[in-house]
Amino acid sequence: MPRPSLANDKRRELIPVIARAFADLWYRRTTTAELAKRCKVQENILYRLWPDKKAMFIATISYVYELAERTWAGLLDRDGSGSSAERVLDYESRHLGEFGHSRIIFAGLSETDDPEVRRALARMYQRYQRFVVEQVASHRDGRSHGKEADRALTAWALIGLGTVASIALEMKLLGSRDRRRLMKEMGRLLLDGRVS
Amino acid sequence: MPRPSLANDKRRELIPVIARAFADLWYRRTTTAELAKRCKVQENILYRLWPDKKAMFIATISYVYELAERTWAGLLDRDGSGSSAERVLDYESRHLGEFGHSRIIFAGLSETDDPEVRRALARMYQRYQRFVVEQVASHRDGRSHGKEADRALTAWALIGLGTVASIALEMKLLGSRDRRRLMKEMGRLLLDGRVS
DNA sequence: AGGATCAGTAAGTGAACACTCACATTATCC
DNA sequence: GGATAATGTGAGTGTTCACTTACTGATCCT
Repeated sequence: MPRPSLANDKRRELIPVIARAFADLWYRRTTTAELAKRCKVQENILYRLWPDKKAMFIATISYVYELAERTWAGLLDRDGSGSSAERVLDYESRHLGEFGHSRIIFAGLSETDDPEVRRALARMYQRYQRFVVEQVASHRDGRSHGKEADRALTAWALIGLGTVASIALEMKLLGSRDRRRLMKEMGRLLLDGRVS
Repeated sequence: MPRPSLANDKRRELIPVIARAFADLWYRRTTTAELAKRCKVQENILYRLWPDKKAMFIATISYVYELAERTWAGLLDRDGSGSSAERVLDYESRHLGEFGHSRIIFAGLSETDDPEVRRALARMYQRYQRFVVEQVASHRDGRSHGKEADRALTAWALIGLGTVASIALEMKLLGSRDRRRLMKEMGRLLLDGRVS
């Protein structure tokens, strides 16, 4: 019998390093040589763990999303002031882009011609939107409302808010103070959304 | 004396073709060979008009934004129902992404390491935001309001709305009906934004 | 007409980079 | 201990692609 494969452990060990590289260098400038260097292994070892660069990237997409979801779950468990939606919003307004989450997504967006990348991104967005819908629902629950804005649409709008905040951050168009106000004030407006 | 250069005319003539290519193929897959083919010229002619591929891309960023602004200006001149902001919003809800505007911007986003590309994109976003601020202001003008939401933030949120709608379109996550509702309903909510 | 530069053609060139091959070494289980 | 397959090393390789060079022909000005 041969020695048992540790490939899964190795993948788990390397993916954060790979994610960091994609976040730092986007897709094009993240060469496989650079990945190998950062992982402190030879290139062909990466190719034993994933079939190609694209697969490494797709693995990264799942990784960063799950990382974010775990973080949010942590916030929801803990007690705190405001609805859980408000807590997530507040958290995001302060930590937005800390890990490079959005950089990876933007990098992915310009690879959407590739059907696999597109599928991976679409799946991620779907989960993301569903998560936000739940937050919107639980936030509005119990509050009296006339006619509330559609929850699915509200969720998309909130995601858009985070997206534009990331872009403005990336472009240095908003200082951290304004970025935070953007998330909080506009987020509140959308969360409480009442249609006339 | 030599013959006068027609380079400027040529640039103006080719840039829409180049923009189309970047919108179709993003940045990476838009090879200079492909650009030459679509423009029906040899590669080195492109290099006589622009110093490098990056410059061609930067030129398309300005081009697509100015195209959009001209379109909106046309809407504002014409009479129609609703405030001018509502008309722009309505127009965008129906024509979003028609030209590939957002694809070019997303392509640019993943080239933001390059200082020139970043500057070009940042300039574009600034003009865009200022334009939207004006629309918000003129929309709210004359309407009675308690405390209105900050106009600059509202403008950013509206831009985010358009962005997420483009992404959802790109990913085929929203049908055209929902996309339109997203823009109209959430757009209205933000435009009318009242903070408590 | 003639000089000067612009416009166009065709064939490269050099570098970057995703991906691979051949081979040595190590660990695991019988 | 030895069979087996994992892990590691290092040097390719073939292709793609941004960008260039060398040249011919067209057009404008004095």
